[in-house]
Amino acid sequence: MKVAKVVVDVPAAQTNKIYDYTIPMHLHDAIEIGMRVIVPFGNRKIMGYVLELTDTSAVERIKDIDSAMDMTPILTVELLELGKWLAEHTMSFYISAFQAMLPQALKANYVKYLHRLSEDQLDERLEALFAGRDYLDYKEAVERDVPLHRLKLAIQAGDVEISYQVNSKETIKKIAMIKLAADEEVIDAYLVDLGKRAKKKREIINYFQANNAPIPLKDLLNQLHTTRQTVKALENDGLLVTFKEEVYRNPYQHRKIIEATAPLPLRPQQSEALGAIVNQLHQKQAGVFLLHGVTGSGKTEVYLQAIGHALELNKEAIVLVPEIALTPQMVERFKGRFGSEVAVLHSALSKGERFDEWRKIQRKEVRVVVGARSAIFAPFDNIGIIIIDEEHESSYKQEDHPRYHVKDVAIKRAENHQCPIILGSATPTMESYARAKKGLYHLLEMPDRMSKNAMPTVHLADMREELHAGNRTMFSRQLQEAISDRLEQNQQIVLFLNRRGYSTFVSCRDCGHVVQCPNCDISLTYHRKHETLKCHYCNYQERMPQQCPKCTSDTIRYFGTGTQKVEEALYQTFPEARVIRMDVDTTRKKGAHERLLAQFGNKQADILLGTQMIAKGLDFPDVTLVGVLAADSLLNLPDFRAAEKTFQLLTQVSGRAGRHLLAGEVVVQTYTPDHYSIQYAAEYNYHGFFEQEMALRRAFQYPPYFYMTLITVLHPNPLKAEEVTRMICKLLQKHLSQDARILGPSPSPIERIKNRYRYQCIIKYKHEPKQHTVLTKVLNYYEDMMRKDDLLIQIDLQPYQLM
DNA sequence: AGCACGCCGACT
DNA sequence: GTCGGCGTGCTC
Repeated sequence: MKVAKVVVDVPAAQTNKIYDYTIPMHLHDAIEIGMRVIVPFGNRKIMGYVLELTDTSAVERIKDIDSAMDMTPILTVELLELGKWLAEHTMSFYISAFQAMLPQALKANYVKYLHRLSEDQLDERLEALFAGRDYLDYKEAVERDVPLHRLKLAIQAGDVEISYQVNSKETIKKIAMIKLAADEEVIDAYLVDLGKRAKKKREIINYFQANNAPIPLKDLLNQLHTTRQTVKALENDGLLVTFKEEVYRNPYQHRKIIEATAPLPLRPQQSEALGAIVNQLHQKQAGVFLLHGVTGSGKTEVYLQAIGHALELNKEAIVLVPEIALTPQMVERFKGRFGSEVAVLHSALSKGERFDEWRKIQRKEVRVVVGARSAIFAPFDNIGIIIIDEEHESSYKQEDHPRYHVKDVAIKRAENHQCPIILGSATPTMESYARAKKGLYHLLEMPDRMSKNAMPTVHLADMREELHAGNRTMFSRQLQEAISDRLEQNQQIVLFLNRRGYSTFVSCRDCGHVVQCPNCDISLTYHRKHETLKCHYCNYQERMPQQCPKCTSDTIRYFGTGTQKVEEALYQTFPEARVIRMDVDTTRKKGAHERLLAQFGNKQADILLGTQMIAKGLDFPDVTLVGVLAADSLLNLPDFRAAEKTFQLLTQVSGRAGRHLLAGEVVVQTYTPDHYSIQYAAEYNYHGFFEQEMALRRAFQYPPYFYMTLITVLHPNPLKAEEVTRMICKLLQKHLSQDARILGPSPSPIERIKNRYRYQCIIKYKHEPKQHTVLTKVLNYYEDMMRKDDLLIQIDLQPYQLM
């Protein structure tokens, strides 16, 4: 007996286990570990992953596997183990972990059909439904409100059957190719017989005589300015034959050819860093390097050369880049160095493109992958190096199931492959730098910029003073002067506005009423395009009111705002300036991001105004002024990392100015110029900031001195949510050690989302080996209530945001 | 998650 | 009787 151990595609606590299925004879050779299979489950059919093959099972009423969905395994043994570890580590379901490791295109798609089995007269409603067809989509029956009991009777009578179909969403793109189908003699004979007027046919044959190789049909038609008809005629005469060929979708095909680059000469601090990494690489040992290099110190070149060494050893490399920094500029650097050895995985690709890039990795056609978070799961089997660029970025933490931090996964994979990891940043997290100082990570420092220019001077503009001086605009006098100056000199400017805490809410100027979402405790944001108000959390929307819903005053306006309003203000103050705005609205369309940056690069604009997305990796030689419009917008968030995030952002943004020949200047507008994060950022003093922030973290018992766990309890009834949270706190108090600090129950920063009230409990601890077991028990205890009573308990081990 | 099964109240 | 709504338990 051949048995497969299968994890089924049902993300629920009750089904989060391994199921046994027998493998029928005809599938013995077809099914391997790591493949997707279709299995019967209850009375339906679903997808599952094969984890193991054995020859015995303790299960009595075991069923047969229905079929295989793959020809070759899509998960390696290492990745299967990693998935199990990930699920256990993050307290998620196995299936969620495996799904997170694969491209969307490989997810199963379920269709339910009604199949008519007999010609006997059915119930009239059913007869009307089938309308002469044998098969139809079950959805249609539901939509047409066919009485379900009648359907049931028909099924019991054997007249109708419900059938289930499992499809994979992946599609392999194929194009039509054409090639010669006859030999020389036949062709010559054909040409002799060909009429004088058949000019095009002759041309086509001549083409193939000159290049006897298959060519995409489309290209042939373009090149010879002919039509499908002519080709078809030759095909009918047996001269040519068309066939389908598999191709990769190429998201970069319309772009200029990327120039190949050779390794650049390194400066001493770069060689030293590289030397340490390469040494480790040769020793074939796992180990974490923290590469602390100021912006413009040449970290990327170190990455590139380290990868070069890994490839020489015949190994593979994974490079992780925050989604937002995965710009064409960045991708180009890797493609320039490693050419067709590179696959790129990021969310701007379509599902099909992502799948194709993934397939290149799976088929061993590339050895380098550059991508966002999920690229850590690249199906390589001989990894030589893993690089995490901008390691402090919060996008490396996945905020829904499985809630993992990519660093933890990277460290696990590095152990599996015995290879080094490089964490690179100008502003490492407190956690990483503290570990490096303790000697747990190898610390590599690159304190100098490559260009001769010093870091740009930072001026702090105190917005309180501006207000006192009667300046009520968004631009301080200092910034206004600087902008005018650059416009005159024909140099470029980057203006940065942090969107968070600065959104476009609508309020009444008379009574101050702010329009809120009816389902969530959050203000609605204004969308000019459709004149609507929208909720970011639950997608609720309503029309922009003409009058205040509270006091009926008609002075209701959208307020604050992000980039749109700044753009208007810019045009008022500097009518001659050409502005490019980059935010979610202007970059929604595919390729828009790239196009806008190219325009700015070609000096088609003077000012680039944008949100987070322009803070990273931009490198334009003529940018000599960077303005930060609201430096403290992050500081006021309820988050113990607020100071750290502010420091990181300011440092990052400042790094965009004066990168080449021209010197740069930064103007930071703030209401709290004395705050240490802003002060240290203005001085580029990472170490000073680190010391002060660490002292605070220690005093308030935050990471890295303490670990944290965030438990969020959601329920439609606020009393119930609070009660359950209180109970959980009590349980934790009882079962964890004396040293664990348990905070709560307290309402979450956003108290209600999608009509569910949210309460939280935070555990701060140094060492709690029992925590995992206790939390599992808590989840088990509430399992019933979660199923039956709309209760939700979310557990985030080491949360990045306390929301 | 779906799906069946069973109990219950409402309706023609 | 007949129909549909919900609570409950199960899926190799």
